[in-house]
Amino acid sequence: MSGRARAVGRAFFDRPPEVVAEDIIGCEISYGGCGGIVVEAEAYGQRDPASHSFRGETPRCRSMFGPPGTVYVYMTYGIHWCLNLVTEAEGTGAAVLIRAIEPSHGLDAMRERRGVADDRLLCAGPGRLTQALGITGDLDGLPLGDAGLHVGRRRATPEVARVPRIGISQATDLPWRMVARESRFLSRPIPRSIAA
DNA sequence: CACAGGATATACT
DNA sequence: GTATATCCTGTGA
Repeated sequence: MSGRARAVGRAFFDRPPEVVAEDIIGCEISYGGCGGIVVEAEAYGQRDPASHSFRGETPRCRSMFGPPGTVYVYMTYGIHWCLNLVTEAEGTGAAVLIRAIEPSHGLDAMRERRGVADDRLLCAGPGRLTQALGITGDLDGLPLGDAGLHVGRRRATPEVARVPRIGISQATDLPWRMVARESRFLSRPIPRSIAA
């Protein structure tokens, strides 16, 4: 790599989740010497039935209501950690779920934690990505920087497709899953009906 | 390729 | 008790 990109500005997260989700595609995210380029992210809003924040604050989603740039890490299906970054404004309950990154550095450590042969499966999914980076609920509620997370500015503008989100049954019509069109590191391919 | 099932925390009925 | 912002493994077409 040609060095770490300068971090995104403080105002980067002070925007609606669907805007941040689109703009974070192509940014490099790093943690503990490992990381990669974000190729897939989903937006979750307060008035969004699919969002944990929809029915208000609970112990699990408390950090979703923190200031933009707060880390929200929750456990799903009792097994996997999922990494989110709070957006928009404090108290709004909006966040972006990081669903997949294209590994760019720290490959050996990530391979060791994941134990898979194919590098394309290292970080292709929200649970896989946190396992690869070694991210757990310890980071929940911390400001991005205090958590040791780094989000670098884009070095190039990727072509982004907006498609329906994955694994939800509410608000399935909202195209709030953002994916890098040309990426081979997505958790799931772009739906054929949208590939156009 | 398409399922089915298991692991099992958290929230809701 | 049931569903979920998931992943892995096994079975069968």
